[in-house]
Amino acid sequence: MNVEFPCDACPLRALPAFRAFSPEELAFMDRFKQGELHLEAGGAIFHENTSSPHVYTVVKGWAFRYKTLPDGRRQRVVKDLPGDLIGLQAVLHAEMAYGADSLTPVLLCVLPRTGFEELFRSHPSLAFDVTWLASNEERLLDEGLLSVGRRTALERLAFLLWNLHHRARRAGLGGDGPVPFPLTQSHVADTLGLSLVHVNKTLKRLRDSGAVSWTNGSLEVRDEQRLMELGVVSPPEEGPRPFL
Amino acid sequence: MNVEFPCDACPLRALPAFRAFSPEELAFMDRFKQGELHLEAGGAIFHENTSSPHVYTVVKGWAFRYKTLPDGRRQRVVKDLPGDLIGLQAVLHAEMAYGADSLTPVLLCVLPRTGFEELFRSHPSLAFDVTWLASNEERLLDEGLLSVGRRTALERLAFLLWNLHHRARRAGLGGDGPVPFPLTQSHVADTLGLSLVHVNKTLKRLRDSGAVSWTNGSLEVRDEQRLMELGVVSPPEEGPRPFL
DNA sequence: CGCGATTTTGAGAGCCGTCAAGATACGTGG
DNA sequence: CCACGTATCTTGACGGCTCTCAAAATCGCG
Repeated sequence: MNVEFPCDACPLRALPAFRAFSPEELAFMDRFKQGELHLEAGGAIFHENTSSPHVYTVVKGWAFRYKTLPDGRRQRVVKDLPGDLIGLQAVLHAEMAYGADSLTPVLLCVLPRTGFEELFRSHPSLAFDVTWLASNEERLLDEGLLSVGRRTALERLAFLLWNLHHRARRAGLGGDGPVPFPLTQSHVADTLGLSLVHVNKTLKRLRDSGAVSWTNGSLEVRDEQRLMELGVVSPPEEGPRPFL
Repeated sequence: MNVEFPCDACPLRALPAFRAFSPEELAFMDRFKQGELHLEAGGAIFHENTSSPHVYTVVKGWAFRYKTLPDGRRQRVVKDLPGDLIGLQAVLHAEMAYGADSLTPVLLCVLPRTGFEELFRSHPSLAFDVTWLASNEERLLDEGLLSVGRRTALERLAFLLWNLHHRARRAGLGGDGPVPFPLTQSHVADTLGLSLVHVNKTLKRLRDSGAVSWTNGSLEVRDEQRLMELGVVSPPEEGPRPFL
């Protein structure tokens, strides 16, 4: 296939956070993979309430899923980082109930939605991985609901920053130093169910606490203990995870 | 097996909302099924942050998943009705990040978590169903996040009542008349991210609008059009769905 | 240097939370 | 059948967190 990254050269393979494939699985995925999609920052990946012939694995960059109400109110739902699968709903339902767009330039691995039946038939272990990814996203959504429903603005913000920092690290970004953090405060507001103005004021309080510093699109955690307390974070499961 | 409902007598099979099994699938599920669990109303099904050897399909009754913060704030996450699968996370992760309890007396179909590997190996079509269920729950969570993040109290309440009414109908409850509705206002508050008092006051406004009547544990939709407008509901996908 | 996007800050309003108390419903025991 | 206790529902008063409106400051970039 004429792609920049055949699966055995996939940059995600190298990361310890992801489970290793058997040679046979790797060969299958190489056939399954249909192409690559490069997008600019701020581009649409899916529109809301449409169907898509493709499912994507994020290889590089940051993307965001969202839902909107008819009058334009927007709620961002899940942040997708390298290794995450976008658009699984397209395989199982006629339409996708969410949209997605890119925050940074992204590289997406293109998988045909029609190929999943064969994947399930011939590779149970990969089917299991698909289900793992779906279940993991459910877990993120549970946390998001808990945040928006019950945490205060300061807690929400602390939780979000900690969580994204943690996930970005696992996805191989940033080494030990600050992590690249391409969100605007408006994105954060859409994620937390807050207004832009209030995010800004809350962020000021959080900065004054000395737990984090977030400037110029990069995020540094100065006092992780304190940040976790402020965000009422419960430590997550570690260990390798799958991706497609 | 010594159970009240072998799979071919499962009361859910009779409902048009669920997809039919092949005889072979049915035979497999009959072997897979490990037993039945009857619980009183208000009983715990799972505790938060524990592991479970079982996964359950709700056959009769209503159950609720929830998450809590250390200081006791609680957010209810997904309502589980007949046909829904509870505890899939137990198959894929070491611990479940949510708890679940029953609202009414429930009958649960018990599936061993260790059996899912074989299910994926021998029955790709059922594995697909498992993934469908996971993806469907993600869809419910997306809607929940949109509600709690962006809808006003009145909109949230209208949306919730419409949604539960719709799902209860599909699960075969209530015929054309009022639907049994075993929630307390406190449950609703925990679901919507509101306080009990505010739910009560909002409910009064909603009742005054004439769209719904909710008394004595039963819910009647008087003006569906109006209720959908108030809740900013987008019509859902119809058609048969799977269950295990 | 100038323009748009983003961030910051202030003022005022309103939705919703907390506190408190009473009313109603329901199951239990006398 | 009535008394009583508990759970649930209802209502009012008050306060605060967060929203909206508005405008200025800063940043990124051509």
